[in-house]
Order: sequence, then C-alpha cells, then structure tokens
Amino acid sequence: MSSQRERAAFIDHLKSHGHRITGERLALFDEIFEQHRHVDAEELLAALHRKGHRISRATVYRNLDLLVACGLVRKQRLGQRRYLYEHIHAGQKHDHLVCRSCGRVVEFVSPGITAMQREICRAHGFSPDHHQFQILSLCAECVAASETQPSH
Amino acid sequence: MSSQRERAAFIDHLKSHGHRITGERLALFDEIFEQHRHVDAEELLAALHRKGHRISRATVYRNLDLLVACGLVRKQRLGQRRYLYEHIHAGQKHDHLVCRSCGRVVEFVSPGITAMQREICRAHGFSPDHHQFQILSLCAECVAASETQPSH
DNA sequence: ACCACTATTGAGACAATTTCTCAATAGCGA
DNA sequence: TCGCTATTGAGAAATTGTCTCAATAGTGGT
Repeated sequence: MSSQRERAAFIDHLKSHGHRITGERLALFDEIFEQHRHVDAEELLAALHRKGHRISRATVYRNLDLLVACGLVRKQRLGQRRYLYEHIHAGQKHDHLVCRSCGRVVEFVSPGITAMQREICRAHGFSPDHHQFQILSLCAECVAASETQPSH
Repeated sequence: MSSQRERAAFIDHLKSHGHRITGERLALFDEIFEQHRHVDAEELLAALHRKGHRISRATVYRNLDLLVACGLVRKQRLGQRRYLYEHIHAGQKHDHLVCRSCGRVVEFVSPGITAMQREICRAHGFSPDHHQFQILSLCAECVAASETQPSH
C-alpha cells in the first residue's frame, strides 16, 4: 500500500505527542488514505461501519482533526455545508475548482496562479506558505440545467 | 446617500416581480448598504434591533436571499462557518483573501489572476462567468500567534 | 379612505452538521 | 498483569440556516 510512509509518520506523531495508537485511529487513517477524492465525515463513518468497524461519529470527527494537526489531511469548506477532507499526497500541491451548484470538486495545478497567490498574500501581510486557493463556479451540467430551467 | 440608485433598483425589482415593499425589506437594504464590509445575518439582525426595528431572524434570512436574487448582494462562504454578505458596489469586481484562523477578509483586485481563472474554468468545462475566487491563508497576526503559542 | 385579497412577517419548531459531556473502555508504562 | 489515564461511545448540546402557520400589513380596486 502506497500510504505506508504516511502511516508510519502518523504513528510516530502519535507516539511523540503522547497519544495512543488505537484501532479506531488506524482504521480511520486507512479509510481516508484509501479514498482518492474529497470525502466528508459522514461518508467516512459509513464506510467504516460497512467494513465492520464499530466506531462512533465523535471519534471520527476528533481523529480527523488529529490527522489535520499531523499535517496528513486537509480539511476544507469547499463552498458546501459540510467540511471535506482529503489526504495529502506528498509533494503534489493542487488547488480546487468547485461547482457552487452541485458541489463537484476538480483539482488543478497552475504554477502561474500559485506564484500570483504568493505575491498577493505577501502584499497583504498574509502568509504565502499556508495559502489555499479555490475557484467557485458552475460546472457545465449545472450551467446547462440553469439555462433550461431559468433562474426561478 | 450613495446607495440611492441601488435602492431604486431594489424597489423596481420588487414591483416588477409582484413583491411588496415592506418596512423590513427597506430597513434591511439600508443596513447592508451602510456596512462596507462582509457581514453575517446575525450581525445584520443585531444592528437592526439596536436601531429599534422589530424584525425577525427568518425575515432577515429570507430577504437577504431576495437581495441576492436581485443581484444587489453577494452571499458567500468564505472558509468560515457562516455565510457572509456584502452589498455589490457597482462595477468593482474583486476577489477575497481570507484568514483561516480569525476569519478576517481582505479584498483584492488582480487582473492577471482573473484571466488565469477564466482559463482554468474554461479548461475544465466550468463557466468562466460565474466564478468567484478565494485565497485562504493566515494573516500576519495569526501567524505571529501560532509561532508564540505553537500548534497545540 | 375602505375593503378584500394574499404576500409577508414573527415566533418558534425543525433540520443539518459539528462539538461537547461523562461514564465506560482500553492502550501503555512499570 | 496492574493501574493510570487517554480515548471512546452514545447522546445531549451548540450552531447556523430553513420551514410552518397563524397573524399582520401592503396593494389594487372601489
């Protein structure tokens, strides 16, 4: 499994911070590193239950925050009501294009935009290292739908 | 008052759509057009109460949606839990830099980034006309705070 | 100005999502 | 293996926004 390195990093982080290595934590880690897309807490909870783990909702939320604190998972509100989580795949820094209507998320990489973001952050005294970037728009389907069935 | 034109447009919109011109609607309009920053529904409600209006929470939410439908107000989730509203000041199209920690919002204009956004939208089949754009990062104060008081 | 019609409002119930509480459980060091 | 205490589970609570429905108040026609 390609997440062996991250799994070890997670376990190290737990140990070095005096946290315990529990079955729930490892199951959640495995689940989110199996998903190669943006998932919310409910989906993770449901997937874990489907696989026979008896883990509670509160534990999922708590340990997602822990994974974020480890730097292994990104937690974002991508225009929708729920937080979405994605595991960080080493090196590959990308940004998000989000459909404001259906919530669909597309990742993209644009070095040019990254450079501009840094510049804008710097110009306004924001950290150029912790930025994250979203474009919210309407995907082709939702544009088509809104043209068929006009605004209201 | 500089919002006379928008106020008239609002009233016209109401009339032409068979909606009534109520005291609550005008009070809300005036309140949001007085605020030159991003406000949430609770702030607007509180401000209106402070000024002696007896308006309910539901009415504030309903009529904010109405103002959005008129194209006079923008409603956005800027990384935070609550929706933020801003009145649209004619012509001036801007994007947002948001502090992920304290929620502070700074507006910026960058024609270069706007062009790149359009290109990315087009490349992925998203509408280049309905886009909106956010950079989430940490403002100087929050960076300083997180360095003083390390991550947890 | 008055009436009747019905859109709008207010108050609180409801819904969706996330966080908190606290007794029971289970890692972990000795 | 034992004991300490971090972690968990279940459900309560908090947060934010939407919905319901009876009461109120704009509006167009007299």
